[in-house]
Amino acid sequence: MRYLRTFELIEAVVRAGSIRKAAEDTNLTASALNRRIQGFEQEFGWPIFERLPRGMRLNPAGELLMQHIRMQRTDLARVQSQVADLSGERRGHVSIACSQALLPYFLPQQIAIYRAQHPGVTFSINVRDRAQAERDLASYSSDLALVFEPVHLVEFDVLYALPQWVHAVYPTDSPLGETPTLRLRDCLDHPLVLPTATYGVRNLLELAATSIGRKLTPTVETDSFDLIRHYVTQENAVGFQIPIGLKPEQDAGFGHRPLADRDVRPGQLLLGQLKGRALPVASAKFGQQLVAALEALAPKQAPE
Amino acid sequence: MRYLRTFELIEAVVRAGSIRKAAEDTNLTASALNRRIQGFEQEFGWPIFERLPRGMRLNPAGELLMQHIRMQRTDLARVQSQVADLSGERRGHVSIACSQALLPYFLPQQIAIYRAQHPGVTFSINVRDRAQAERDLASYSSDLALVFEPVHLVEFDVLYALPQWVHAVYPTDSPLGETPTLRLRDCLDHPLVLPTATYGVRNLLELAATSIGRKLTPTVETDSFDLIRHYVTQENAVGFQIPIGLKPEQDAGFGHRPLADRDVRPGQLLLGQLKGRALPVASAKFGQQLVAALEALAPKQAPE
DNA sequence: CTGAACCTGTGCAAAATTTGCACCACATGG
DNA sequence: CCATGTGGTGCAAATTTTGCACAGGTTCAG
Repeated sequence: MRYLRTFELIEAVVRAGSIRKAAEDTNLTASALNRRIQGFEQEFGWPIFERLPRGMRLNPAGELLMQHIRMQRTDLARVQSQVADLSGERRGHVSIACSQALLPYFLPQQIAIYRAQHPGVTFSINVRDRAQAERDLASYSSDLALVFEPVHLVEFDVLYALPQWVHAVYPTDSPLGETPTLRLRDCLDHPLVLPTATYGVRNLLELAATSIGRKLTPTVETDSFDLIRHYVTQENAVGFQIPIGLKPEQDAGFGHRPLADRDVRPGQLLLGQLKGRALPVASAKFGQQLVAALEALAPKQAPE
Repeated sequence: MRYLRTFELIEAVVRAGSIRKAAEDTNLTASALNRRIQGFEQEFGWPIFERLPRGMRLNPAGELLMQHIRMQRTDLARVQSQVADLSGERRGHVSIACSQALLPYFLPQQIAIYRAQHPGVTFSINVRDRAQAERDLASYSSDLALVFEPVHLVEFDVLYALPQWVHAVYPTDSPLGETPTLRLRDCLDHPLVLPTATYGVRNLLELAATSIGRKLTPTVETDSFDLIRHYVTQENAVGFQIPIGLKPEQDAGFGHRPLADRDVRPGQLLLGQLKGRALPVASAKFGQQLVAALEALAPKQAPE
């Protein structure tokens, strides 16, 4: 939109850190860009940048303004989305910040289902840890967040909460697959493949371990759930993961079962959005679909 | 702000109902204005006006856009207000939609107190009935609402609720001033001076009357609380009003006392804002002051 | 210390955009 | 049927934005 040009330019300067670099990015001269910034500051009433010898940086007033700009832009997108919906055509864009566990099966399937009905809708999926997903919502860079055990929960509007019991992943020939219920202490006898500390699964496991007086000494520590799944077949190891990232049937080479409820408390997979924000039509509808899908998943995943 | 010009023009067309009239208001040529509207619609992607033989009217898409425009503008005002506050100077504007009862004593006093500390802040006070006050908030034309017994309460964020017992207003020599407690049935023997049906006081009285099997037959019906107060001294009549609009001491010529609790239930004077909206600094601070003032009023006004 | 490499900021003329004027096509109402 | 209202358009003038050249400053390496 033409009338938002000034805002685009301001954002470009913020990103680039200097007028000259921003000028290149925006196909303008530094002088022209400079004067637009100055012009805006005069209209606005206060400077929004600090002029440093090395470039420009937002001052507190600028930070406030940036928040307004981001909000304003996404709200315009919402209006356009609703107008498009008004005239019958469902198009738009849905941006999701989510945990890794949603990538292999859940989200691809849900997106495919949605796009079958509304081919005009596009998606962007960003893998974010729990804290960063919330920042994404707050800065309006994502419409929806689907994360495991988020931390802050301020400014976060929970649309649905699905309990998730931590599953152990082990090779098919492991003795772990044979006990009637799977206890944490049995797992600790094997080499451990654990996610790093930023992940909710690790957090739940640490809590559980200390409560039975043990410590977790990982053989492999990684931020890739894929690696966890595949490593256990190499060595006779145990990995941990939430079931939404695993096929219900046992995969070739490895199996998985929930840990006993009394050992590790279940965590929550939360679907949410920024509190108080009106989502674009496409995002809102997709959110509703996700709620329905998670609801359908809920009863089946109670532990044995 | 220069970059908001297009929005101003759109609003002018909405108000004027035609491009030519709007062109006069905005000191532009009809042709120039016409092309700006057309240009915007093209950028926006959809027409926002219906072209009628008699002029222009917003279509549904335009209505959605107008809401965005109003929200956007007031949010920018909020940012500017916060920036001003950042640099130490408290200025800005507070707009209040309120019931009549707040006009004689409460609001003037509160505004004077606030302005003594912050002379840079200006006020606009609009008298609105209960339903209209809420619409004012929703359309961002008022920051705060202070109303008696509002009706809908959707989209309304209650900042403070002060119970208000309906008072009867009568001439100083009336026998009503002498009974130990003031009963509704005694009042009904006198000529009644009642507010019209849009007011909360009337509503409470109607409820109370029907519950004791009586009907209210007003001698004078008015939308002016001032008239109610002054008429009772002319004829030996009874008026009704909430205490926040009355001096604690008896005025010359008339007195007032609360009606018995069991006859007329107390109503609520609600201070509120639009749900989910971040107010400009001045409005937020003044709102806090009002909450404190209402809080201080609360215990003293319990009925005898 | 010195010069190169950055940075923001400014005067001035060229380029791009917006505006005003004159007009068209059309509907309405006496 | 004409006077008056409406939105829309071609084209030239007015205004705004931009690019160029350059000033004035800091930082950093040699």
